[in-house]
Amino acid sequence: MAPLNEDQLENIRNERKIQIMRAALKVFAANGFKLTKISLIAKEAGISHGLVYHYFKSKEEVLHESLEWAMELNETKKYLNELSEMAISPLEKIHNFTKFALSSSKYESSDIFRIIQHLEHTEDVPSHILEFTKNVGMMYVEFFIPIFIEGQEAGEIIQENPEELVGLFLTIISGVMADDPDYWHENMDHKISIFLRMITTR
Amino acid sequence: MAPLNEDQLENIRNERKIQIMRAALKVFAANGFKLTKISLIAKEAGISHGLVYHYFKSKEEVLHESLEWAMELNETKKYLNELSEMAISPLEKIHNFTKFALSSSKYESSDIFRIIQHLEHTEDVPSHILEFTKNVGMMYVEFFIPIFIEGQEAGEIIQENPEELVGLFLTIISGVMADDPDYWHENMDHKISIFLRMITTR
Amino acid sequence: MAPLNEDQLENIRNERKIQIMRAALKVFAANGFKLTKISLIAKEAGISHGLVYHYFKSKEEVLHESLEWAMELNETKKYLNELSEMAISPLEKIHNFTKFALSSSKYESSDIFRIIQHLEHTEDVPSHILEFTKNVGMMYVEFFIPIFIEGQEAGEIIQENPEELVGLFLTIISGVMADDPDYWHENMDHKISIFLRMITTR
Amino acid sequence: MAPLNEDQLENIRNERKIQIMRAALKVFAANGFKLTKISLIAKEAGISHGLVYHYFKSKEEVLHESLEWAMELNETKKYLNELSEMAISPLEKIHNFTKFALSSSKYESSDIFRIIQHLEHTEDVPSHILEFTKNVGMMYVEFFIPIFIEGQEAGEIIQENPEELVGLFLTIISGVMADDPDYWHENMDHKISIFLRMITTR
DNA sequence: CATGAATGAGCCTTCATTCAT
DNA sequence: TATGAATGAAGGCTCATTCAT
Repeated sequence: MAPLNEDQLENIRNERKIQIMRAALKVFAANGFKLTKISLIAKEAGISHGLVYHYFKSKEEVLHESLEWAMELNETKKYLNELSEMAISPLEKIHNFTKFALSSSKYESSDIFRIIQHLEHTEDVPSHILEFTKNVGMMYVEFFIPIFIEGQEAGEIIQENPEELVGLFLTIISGVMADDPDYWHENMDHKISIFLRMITTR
Repeated sequence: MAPLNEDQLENIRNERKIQIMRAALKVFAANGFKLTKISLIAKEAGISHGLVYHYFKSKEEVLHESLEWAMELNETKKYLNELSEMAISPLEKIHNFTKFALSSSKYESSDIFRIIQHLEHTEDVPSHILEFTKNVGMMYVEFFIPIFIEGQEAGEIIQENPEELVGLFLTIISGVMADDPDYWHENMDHKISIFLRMITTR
Repeated sequence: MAPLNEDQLENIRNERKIQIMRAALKVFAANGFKLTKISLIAKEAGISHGLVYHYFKSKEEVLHESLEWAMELNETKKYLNELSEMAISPLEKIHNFTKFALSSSKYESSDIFRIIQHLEHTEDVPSHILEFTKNVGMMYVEFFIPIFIEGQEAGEIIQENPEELVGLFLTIISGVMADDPDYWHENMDHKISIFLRMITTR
Repeated sequence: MAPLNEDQLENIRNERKIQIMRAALKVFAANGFKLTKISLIAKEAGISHGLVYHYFKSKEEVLHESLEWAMELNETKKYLNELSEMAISPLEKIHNFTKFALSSSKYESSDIFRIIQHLEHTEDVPSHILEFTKNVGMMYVEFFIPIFIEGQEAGEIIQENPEELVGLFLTIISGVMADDPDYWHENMDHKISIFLRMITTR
């Protein structure tokens, strides 16, 4: 019989890669890079460990490609774009984002967050991955600074150095996300409101 | 030379254990349980890795005993006691504590925090250690609830469910501690002030 | 289009096998058995690695059949036949052969040589392959003994036990072939002449 | 009880390293670098595979250090020195050397030869090892050129470019050593005499 | 008590081989 | 017949743990 045609193969390849990357993001997020066993990713993806190496040439590359895929595809980016165009106040945007960030695992987004957390506390991260993490961090900072400024102009946000404020905000968010995402699920809006009091005028 | 008497031997033994545990706390805090190599603890303690096994029967026991020792000895407990008797307002106490928590490694205290963070995100933690972590968490909660209530009575702290407030406060603190302790060093008081706005009245 | 008839199919099948075997000989010669990857043979043959297993049931069989094919087909045998009928002196025949042996890869012949070299230094070679190598060796010995005797009778070759002489000659040739075929390309005739002084009368 | 004193430890370490390197030379010589399993070296040395990594940080380093040790210690070097001072004719020196080279495994020397043979036919040899092999080859060339010239002046050796002659001689020797050292054991002197006819005058 | 030599389980990675299409 | 996806055995290397000295 004739072999599969190219489209079919391409499809399978992509399916599999995505399947693996999805699993990888989950497992990396839970365990960090070093403690993540390829065998676990494979199990999570429902395949043999050998197959992982059919699609990626090393554990490191699984990580890298998974991160890139997740960012590209990225729900977060899309979300940020949508968010910036919503007709709501800056503070509401911030609230909305916080909620998004803390409602883990709905999308891969929070996995990325957690993975980057891990990486930032890890030695010997390969430079191309390190760079990746920096870029992601930068993206958030750059996204929020104008919003914070706007919020300050609108009188919603306290008059402190906006960069410092954004830094503080994101530091705490990311610390908290890496920590216990479950904690937030209950009563989320209320908790977030309290949390955001730290930057609001009243 | 006369042989050492039993007390002296006991002392040496204890010195050594403490030496090891101190090192262990530091290294566990930095790397988590699994990624911590016995050899690193030994190096940090300035002894050979074999010796660790004279004092502890496994890596797990090193962790467990180190945690217990740290809590017993505990700077944190002492510190909390002192804190509760200081003649300062509840809010100032909270500020003071936050500062203490974030000024890492001055005491073993923050190591404990970070270790517990790690453990809480780890699977297969042996039950006796898990229990330990719960107790520590509880201790903080119980310590802070009265202070928060006092603060509410004094009008310094917002009128929300004190347990919820304490929970939120500690969750964030611990998330942030596990994240990037260095971030806070600069301009610490100012950052903490902003952070605490989330619970203060205006 | 009409389907291919059986002969044609058979032909295609044979073409493919030959294509693979030719590639296999080359790659085996370059790397030895164990270090030769099926994927490399496939790439060299311009086919997928899976296809190799349609024609051969294992790597070992690829080796075996390739060797047999090469011997059957055999350029070497043909060459030896031609050689024996050339109207040149025994010594010239030997010179000619040496040249043939050292001018690698023109024919598959030198590949066989090199492969057999490899095999002789390898443990756990399956007996049917081992036997094969012995036969090949034997063939050469039997071919050259009469020529050496003739050379002795003609006074061109020194009066030593011809079997010993042939053994020495072939041992060195094969050692040298396995070693560095490139070395000989430059100035080949001259080098060979010197080399052959070892058996010539003057 | 007190731990071993430094000398004792140093001794054990050295013993073991030598034990491993000796085994390594043997196994590398037999199989080449890639096909040599650390576990085989360990077995040959009568130790566990893990221990190898106590003394060397990688397979590559086992090879490198083993080669360096063998050259340093080196029987060959010593032998060459002695040889150059013997009161025998240049040709006799060459004969003597050939004999030495082919009486394998008496010393590690022939292992080195064989290993270097392997390496020269291998891709991706790390540069520091490659350099090593070059140096060794150079050593022989430089040692023999004056002897060949002397032999030519004494009328024992044919008047050909000495470098070419030495090159040919060493190429064949090394090819042959790598090939079948056993072949030569029987009747060695006689075989060597014939072989050397290739460079001798009549 | 103290050292570090020694062991072996376990993880990453490669590659022969099988199999669905 | 042809492809390449999929599997799993095996080998390099690390590290917790044991043990002789």
